[in-house]
Amino acid sequence: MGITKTQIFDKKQNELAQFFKVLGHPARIAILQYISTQNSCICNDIVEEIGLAQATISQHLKELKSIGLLNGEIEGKSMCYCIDVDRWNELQNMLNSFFNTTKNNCC
Amino acid sequence: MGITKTQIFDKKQNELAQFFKVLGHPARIAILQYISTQNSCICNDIVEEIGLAQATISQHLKELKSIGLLNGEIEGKSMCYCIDVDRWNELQNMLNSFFNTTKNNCC
DNA sequence: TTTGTATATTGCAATATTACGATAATAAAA
DNA sequence: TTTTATTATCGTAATATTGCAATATACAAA
Repeated sequence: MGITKTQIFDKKQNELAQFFKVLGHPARIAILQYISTQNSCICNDIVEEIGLAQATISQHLKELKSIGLLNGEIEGKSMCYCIDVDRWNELQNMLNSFFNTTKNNCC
Repeated sequence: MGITKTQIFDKKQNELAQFFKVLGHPARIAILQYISTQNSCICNDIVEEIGLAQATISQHLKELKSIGLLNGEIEGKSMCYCIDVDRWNELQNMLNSFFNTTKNNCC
């Protein structure tokens, strides 16, 4: 039906999946990589770098913000987007924890 | 337009995003976790454990296979699905490499 | 061969996602 | 104040995803 049955999974599973899902788009990967190479992080620079419409980039930024990976600060008439390093490390740990506790094989 | 503009991103970015995307569904997280706790990995057991229709589980298994995370072997009249540990580690490394090279902050 | 069991595939309906133009909102500059 | 620049939001179209019933396939057992 196009709707994910989140209710049959536990909170951790849904959270982890949501996190993976947000990272599951090349534009969002590219945005994060670009921000990490810049000193300024100005939104408009991102739009020009990535090559998608401004409205589209704005939506992708919103999704990255939704999992706490980006912070946006007003800087004059622009927005300065930065990676939240604490959250970044937290998510990396969550993810490694998933990989480390799940890798057991059976055959 | 609902269609991702993969052509404006490089191969690595698309690959990484695709990998994240496949993990971005709670059913697929749950399937991987369940398999890792079992000695048998029989497909039908997965269907009963997760609580989605057999056709739906079959599709999720197909996606997990598409990124090499699962191997399926015929075992009598059943299928035995197992995590491919080498691929599993490879993906964990790719992912950590992304996290480690992108975490730089600017503000 | 027929029956039963297990899994994959097909077809479809409902919903989600992606993308963008248009427009609104905000704030600096003229 | 008016203009300009920057970003967010709305509305909409196209496509993708999720989920399931029905069916197909494969194979073992009777």
